[in-house]
Amino acid sequence: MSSYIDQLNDAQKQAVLATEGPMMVIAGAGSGKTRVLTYRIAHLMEKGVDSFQILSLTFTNKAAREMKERIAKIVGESEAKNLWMGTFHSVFAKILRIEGSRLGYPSNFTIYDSEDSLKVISQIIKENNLDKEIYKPKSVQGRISSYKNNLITPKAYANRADLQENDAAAKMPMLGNIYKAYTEKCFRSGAMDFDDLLLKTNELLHLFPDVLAKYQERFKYILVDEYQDTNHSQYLIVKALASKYENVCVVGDDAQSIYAFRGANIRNILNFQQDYPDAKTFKLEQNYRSTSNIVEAANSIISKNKDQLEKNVWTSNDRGEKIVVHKAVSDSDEGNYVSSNIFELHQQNREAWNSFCILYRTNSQSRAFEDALRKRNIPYRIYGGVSFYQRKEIKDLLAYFRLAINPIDEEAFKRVINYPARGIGQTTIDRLINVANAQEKSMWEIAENIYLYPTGINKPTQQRILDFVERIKSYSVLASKHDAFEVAAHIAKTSGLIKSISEDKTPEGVSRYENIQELLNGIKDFSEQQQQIEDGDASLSYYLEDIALLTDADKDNPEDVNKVNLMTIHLAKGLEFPYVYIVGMEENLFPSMMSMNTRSELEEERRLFYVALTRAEKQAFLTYAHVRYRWGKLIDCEPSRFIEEIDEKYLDIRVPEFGGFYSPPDEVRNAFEAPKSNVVSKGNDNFGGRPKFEKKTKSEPTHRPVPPRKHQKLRSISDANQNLQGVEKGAPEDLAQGERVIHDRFGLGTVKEVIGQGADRKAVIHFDNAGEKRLLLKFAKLQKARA
DNA sequence: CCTTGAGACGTTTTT
DNA sequence: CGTCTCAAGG
Repeated sequence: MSSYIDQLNDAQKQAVLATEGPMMVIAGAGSGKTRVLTYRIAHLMEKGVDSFQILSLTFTNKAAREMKERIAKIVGESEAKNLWMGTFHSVFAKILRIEGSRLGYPSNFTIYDSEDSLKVISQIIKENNLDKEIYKPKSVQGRISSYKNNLITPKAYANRADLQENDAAAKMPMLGNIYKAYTEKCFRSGAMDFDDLLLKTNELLHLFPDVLAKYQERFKYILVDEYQDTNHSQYLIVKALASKYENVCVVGDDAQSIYAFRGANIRNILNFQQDYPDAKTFKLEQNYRSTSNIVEAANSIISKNKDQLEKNVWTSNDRGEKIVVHKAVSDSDEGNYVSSNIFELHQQNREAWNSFCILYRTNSQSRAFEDALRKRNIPYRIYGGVSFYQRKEIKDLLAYFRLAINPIDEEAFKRVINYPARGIGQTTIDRLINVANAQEKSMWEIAENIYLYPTGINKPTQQRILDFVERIKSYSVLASKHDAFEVAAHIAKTSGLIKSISEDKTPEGVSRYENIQELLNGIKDFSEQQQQIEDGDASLSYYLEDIALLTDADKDNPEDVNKVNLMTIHLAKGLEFPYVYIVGMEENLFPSMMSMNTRSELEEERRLFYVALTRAEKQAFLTYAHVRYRWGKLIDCEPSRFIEEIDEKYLDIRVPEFGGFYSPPDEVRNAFEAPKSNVVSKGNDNFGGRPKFEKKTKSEPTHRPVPPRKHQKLRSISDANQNLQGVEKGAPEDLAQGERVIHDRFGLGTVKEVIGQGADRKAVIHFDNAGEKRLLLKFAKLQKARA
């Protein structure tokens, strides 16, 4: 038996060695789950199972890639490369490209992201003259998505009186019609949304027994990671594929189920035991990751949940430091506390920057931390947020690529038919849409044969449409012959997109231009990499497939190795860091205001907190703010109930007399005191009173004298300081080089240069925090600052 | 037909 | 606060 097996504890060993038949591994946080999966696959292959016959479904593509690398180290590169590993979405997208023609889809179908699908839904609502205040596109999208994830097609919906009543009760009796129209529109565009990738896979396996048989034979061994976060649609796919050989191993932890909001179903774990009554179950309960203080604190939290499987996570690790609880004055003070804390640990203990992770509930919280880290020159990396691929200019260029690959892709078509402007306006586009709807064809087909249809579009415009069609066709030809980079560069240049962006000299325009360059560089890397790989695919169409299903955790940039990590708790799943800061520990933020209506929602928030805390190896910090900016307003905050739920013996509560280690000067603190009318109190009385540790605070006067409010809004302490320096009002006509000015958004800066005359006068200003900007003086509300 | 400005609106979490 | 959408002018 191979030596790596000896590194495992008993439970792990059993889970690795029991290769045949159905089994479930309940793996507590930090219990070596990845190691078990890796060794299990390696062990299968050593036992002689062909790597072609192993399918391993992971939560992110990155997890798949890393696991593959680890397996390659054991069994060798050439063997490992045949493993099928990836997310549900990427694996079944691949299969649908091969088999999708059975369902009437082209093999080059487009994958619509949420933005695309939302646009389709909005358009349908508009076309049917429905009130978008009632039929809110986002909520329609949510309902459709949940139907799809439960395999309820428009046809099935028509037979479900209960669902129809439900939607009617939500004042959306037309939902079924919208759903049907949406499905048809996507189909006519040769497009699948994220949910379709699973739904259509189910249809494929259900309708075509030969296809099912083929993949049952192909995947004799199936492994599913993060099983607690699979939805019904995914559950059925696994069930169908595994039903012949029943060599299916699922790994999960009910305590870490945090995706119920998108259809994940803990019941899948219970169903598993019903579907395979003789399934073996293993529990991995020893935690190797965290200090015993953290493990026990985490246990004390999760024990508050009613819905859970019995499990006893323990560790033999040292007790370690207590969990630090810190109260900050404000959101920006919270940022300062965390960043200076990181800085100190970095200096004193020589901790690498990437030992730290800041976890928050919502993406919008990241800003205060970015500002504070930047101020101290601490390198950081931020995950998620507005993804690079969702920026407008990037999506515009990608739309050209998509059209070249799949010209009936309607969202791409509408996006670029008049961008850059080529004289095809909204009226013309509306006419095309109307005819396309009436003929039940794609807009592309109408455009291609514009003379054949009574569109009412005038001759010159018709010609412009045909020119556009020709342009796309020439791109298609190119795409079939050359690699992604060559095609992409050609399209960027000849479509006029680069020209149009480079004409915009505003800072935003410059950054758009840089983004396009970055995208092209990325495509270049992709092409070169693919050409180096044996049987790699450097085509544009494969590039699109590659990026469509990237998750935020997948992006790996070699420059990002030693940086402080910032991400939402959801993105942190599966990761670990020596020091973890869980910030924004406030009622209505964490737990989220939206998740406190039912017990199950609240329990999911609690599991989320459990996930956050168990990311920490050495020490965890919990911070919350006394007041925080939300929607541009100051809001009073209450500490999160989750802090109270941890037994005090695990905590090191540092709630100073006047909020904060780094007690800011009085004038700053006063500046944060808004007049009463501006303070929206979100106090809650759900769980009776303030957390007990608050009592340690010396009675703070609730009503301090409030200075007249400055009309300038204060975003951070540095803004507050600027404000105190005084502002001289006056027209900036006489701006001179070297002068100090204040901008609403960019803050304090120095004038470098003044260009032009009259209304077009611009100034080049170097802002202390925002860098160099070119501003049109008539727009930028600049004010002179006393130096 | 395209640019510009005011107003409404919104924040969970993501494949 | 920021972004996006819709209406009026060029």
